[in-house]
Amino acid sequence: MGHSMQVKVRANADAAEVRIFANPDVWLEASAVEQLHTTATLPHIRAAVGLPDLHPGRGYPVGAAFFSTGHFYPALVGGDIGCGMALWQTPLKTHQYSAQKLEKRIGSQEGALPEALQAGAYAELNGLLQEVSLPIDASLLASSLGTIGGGNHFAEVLALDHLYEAASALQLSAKTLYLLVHSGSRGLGGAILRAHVDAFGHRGLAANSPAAAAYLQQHDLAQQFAHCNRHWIAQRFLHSLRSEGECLLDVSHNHVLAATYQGQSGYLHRKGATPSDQGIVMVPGSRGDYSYLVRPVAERQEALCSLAHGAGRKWARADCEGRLSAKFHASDLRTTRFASSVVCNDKALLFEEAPQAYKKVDSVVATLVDAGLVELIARFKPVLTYKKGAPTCC
DNA sequence: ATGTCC
Repeated sequence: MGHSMQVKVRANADAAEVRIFANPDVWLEASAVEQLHTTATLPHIRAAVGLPDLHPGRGYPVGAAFFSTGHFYPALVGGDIGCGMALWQTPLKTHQYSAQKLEKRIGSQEGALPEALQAGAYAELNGLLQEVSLPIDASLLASSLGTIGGGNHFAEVLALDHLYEAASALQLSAKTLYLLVHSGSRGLGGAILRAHVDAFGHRGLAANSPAAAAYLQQHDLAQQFAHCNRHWIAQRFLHSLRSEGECLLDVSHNHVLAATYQGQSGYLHRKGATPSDQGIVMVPGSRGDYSYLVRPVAERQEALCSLAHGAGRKWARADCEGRLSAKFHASDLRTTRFASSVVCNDKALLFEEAPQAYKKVDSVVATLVDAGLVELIARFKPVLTYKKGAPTCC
């Protein structure tokens, strides 16, 4: 693994610290670095960290964490409040399931949950919805519960490929399949952000204002809904495989929360940044790359207690089809170098999410290891990546 | 990211 380079690029005029973690092998877009610095100059921001998956976003970079005092920025969290990764262990024997068999069993996982799961799912949703007023119709929440969504969201069946020394404390089976779910709060987080931006724009909210309290209440509900969504996505996949599973982790990478940094109390924003203080986490590569289960080493404040949330995009979505269509037909993108299957009925998404559009996960994970942020537990390879099935209606 | 913006 390459030599680590931790770049402390510069301090801004108002003394916000800016740090980027990236070794020389990591693809790093100049525009992403610029976004990180620009965001760091916002009033009240005290520290900004770019993780090795740093890439440009809509105004604010993704793969970054920001600490502020006195005020916080809902716009910095973005629309997919609570988006995160959940990893499940299944009892299914890897050698008994080809990608083709999995694809046949899983079929389409769009639309309403299977009837067998609905009562439990809707009871949980109703429990969440008490007493918080939301800028969205509750019926939409019910219909989106248990759905993956688009963009970079997925559900993936993985096989354990390698165990590292740090695995010894965990009871990981090398012979069974795992299920990784990456999804968020669907329409809810977006509606919360939209309502907030309509009222307040992109400026920060004073920490003790009524508007801040109202936003945080909705934000916390979106976090719970996103968690609940990943749970029921996992349940519906396991149900289709006539199986069950044990949740090993469920960690959000888009949120803002009260925190302290260098003895100051304030707010920690994570925008595509995985917490390093919530136990073991998964750093997924693209659908054509490995994913790593890692243990955060210790509380590392200079990284704002954050890690890369994945490989990170290398190419903008709009560029992918143009770059790849001369060389690859859409059907070529339905299998990977691991001979894993890709279920995706959306042609544009098939190109946008191609492995070539992502950074090499080894460069990202090597940076985290070399910077002393994590130790490796296990490496997984994809067997089937589910992006989007056939439409359920029309 | 998005019951996706016209």
